[in-house]
Amino acid sequence: MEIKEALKQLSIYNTLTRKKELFKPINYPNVGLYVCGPTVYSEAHIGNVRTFVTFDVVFRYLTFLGHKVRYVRNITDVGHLVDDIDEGEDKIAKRARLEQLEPMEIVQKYTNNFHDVMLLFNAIPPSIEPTATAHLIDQIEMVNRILKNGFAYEVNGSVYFDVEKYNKQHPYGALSGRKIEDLIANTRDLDGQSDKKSPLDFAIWKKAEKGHIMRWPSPWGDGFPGWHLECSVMSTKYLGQTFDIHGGGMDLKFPHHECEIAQSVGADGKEPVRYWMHGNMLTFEGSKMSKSLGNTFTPLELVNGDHELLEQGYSPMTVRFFMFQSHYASTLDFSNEALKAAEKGYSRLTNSLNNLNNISYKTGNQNPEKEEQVNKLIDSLFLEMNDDFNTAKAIAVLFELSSIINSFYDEKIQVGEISEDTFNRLKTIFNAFIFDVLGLKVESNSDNSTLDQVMEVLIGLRQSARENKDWALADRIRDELAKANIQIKDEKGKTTYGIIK
RNA sequence: GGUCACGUGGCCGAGUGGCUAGGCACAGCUCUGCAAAAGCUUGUACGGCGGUUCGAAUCCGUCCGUGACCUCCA
Repeated sequence: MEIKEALKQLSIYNTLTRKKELFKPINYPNVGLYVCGPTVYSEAHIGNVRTFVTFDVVFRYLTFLGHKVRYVRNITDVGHLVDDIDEGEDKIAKRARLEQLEPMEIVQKYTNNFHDVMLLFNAIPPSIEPTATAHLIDQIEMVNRILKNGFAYEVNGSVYFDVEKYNKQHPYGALSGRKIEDLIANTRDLDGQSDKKSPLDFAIWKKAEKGHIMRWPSPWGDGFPGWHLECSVMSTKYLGQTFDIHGGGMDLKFPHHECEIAQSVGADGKEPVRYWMHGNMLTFEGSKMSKSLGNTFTPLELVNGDHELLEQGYSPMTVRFFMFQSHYASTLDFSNEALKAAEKGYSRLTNSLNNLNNISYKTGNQNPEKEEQVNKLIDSLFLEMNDDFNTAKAIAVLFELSSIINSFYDEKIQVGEISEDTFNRLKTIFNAFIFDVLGLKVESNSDNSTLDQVMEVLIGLRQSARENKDWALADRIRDELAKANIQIKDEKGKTTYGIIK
C-alpha cells in the first residue's frame, strides 16, 4: 500500500528530553526497538499486558509505515532479586525453592504462560527474544569493559558499578530527572552490611553464596549477573551501541533504565538510546495495580470473569480495545463499567467493519464535500497515530468513519457520493487500521455449527408463525430463547441471533 | 521529606489559547405486528481562587484533592 510522505511524519514523546520529537531512524528504513520484557517468576498479570500491547502497536505501526523493525524483547530469567536490588534473594531461585523445581523449570513454565497470554491478546512475537542466562559470556564481557574503564570495582567476588565516579564524567539520573545529591540524601543506611562503597552503587555481577542454586563461573568466582546488565548487553548485541527506541513500563525508568544507560556508557562510551518511551500503569479504583499490592488479576481471570472484582468476563479484544481508548502514557483505571462500555463500543466498530466489507460500490452523483470529508478523516487516522501513537484519537476517527459507513450501508447516503478510488481507500485503510495497526481481531460469538443449525430451524419456525400472523407463537419462540440467553435480532430482510452476555 | 504527574459532562477518556474528540449510559427518531437488536440525531464539561490575554478548560501563581517514583513490580 502506498502511503503519502506527508502521512509518515511520526513524532514520539521522548522521556529523556521530555519533548515530542520527530522520529528519525539511525539507518532508515531499519529501526531498532528494544522493550524490557518480563521477569518470568510468576504468572503474567494484566498490567504486563498493557505495556506489551502498547509496544505491540508501536511495532505494528512502524512496520505499517514501511520501516523494517528489529524488535527485541528480553526474558529475564536470572538476576532479579526479591527485596533489594543487591541484597535479596533471586526471584526465580526463590520461586524454585517454593515450588520445589529446578530454576529453569520455573523459567520455562512462566515463559510459556507469558507467550500464551501475548498470543491471547494478539501481540506479535518479537524478532528476537533473548534470555539473560543465554548471554552470560556477553555479560561477563561487559562487566570486564566497565571494570577496565574504571567505572566498577570488585569486592568479595561481586562487582559493583561505581555511580559516584561515573557521575563525575557523565550525568547519572538524566532520564528520571534525579540529582545524585538528592539520591544520596534519600538513601537509607544499610547498617554497614553491604560491600558497596556507596548505597547508590549497583551490582553488575553478584557472588553466589554457598547453596545458591543459580551460579555460573566468572573471573570473580561463581556468581550471577546483576539485574540491569542483561538489557544493556542484549540491546547492544542485537541492535548496536546506539539504537532507535527503548521502551518499557514507567516503573522501570528508575533505577533500571538509568542503570542501563550508565552501564552502556560506562562500557562503550556511547549513549545507547535515541528515543526512550515509557508506558504508564494500570490502576484499579485509583491505585496502581501491582504484584506487591496484590490488587492485580491475571489475564485469564479477566477473560473468564473469575475474580471477585469482576462482574463478568471481558474478551481479550475488548480489553485490547479498552486499553487503546486511552493514551499509553496515561494511567488507565479499570472498572466494570468502563470495560462494558468498551465491549459495546468495540462491537459497534466491528459491526461497521462488516457493513463496510459488504457494501458494493455503485456510481452516483458525486458530492465533493463528502469526498473531502472522507479523505480528511482517513488522513487523520495517520496524523493521530503519528502524534505519539495516539490510539485514542485514531479510534475516535474510526468511529466518525463508522457513522458514514453505516449511512452508506443503510443507503441513507449514496456510496456514489464519493469516488470509487476513495471508497476503495476507505475500505483498505479502515481494515488495515483495525487489523494491522491496532491488531484487533473479530471475535465470533459462536463457532458452534450445531447451534447454528438448531437456530436456523427455530428462526424458520418463527418466520412462518409471523407470516401467519401467529404473534403468540412467534413471541413465545423469541421469549423462550431470550430466557436461554439467546437474542433474536430482526434485521432488514433476515433474522440473526446472538448470545447475550 | 524530595521529585514528578494529574484533577474534563452521569461514567470512561482524548485534546487544546478562539473552531463538535470519541465510547458507554440517558433522550428523541428510523426500522418493526409489538418489542429487542441495529442505525441516525442531540447533549456544551474541563477542581477552587487570583493573574496574563481581545479571548483560557488550555499559559502563570496559589490553594485544595488524588496518584506515581525515591528498594521490588510492566
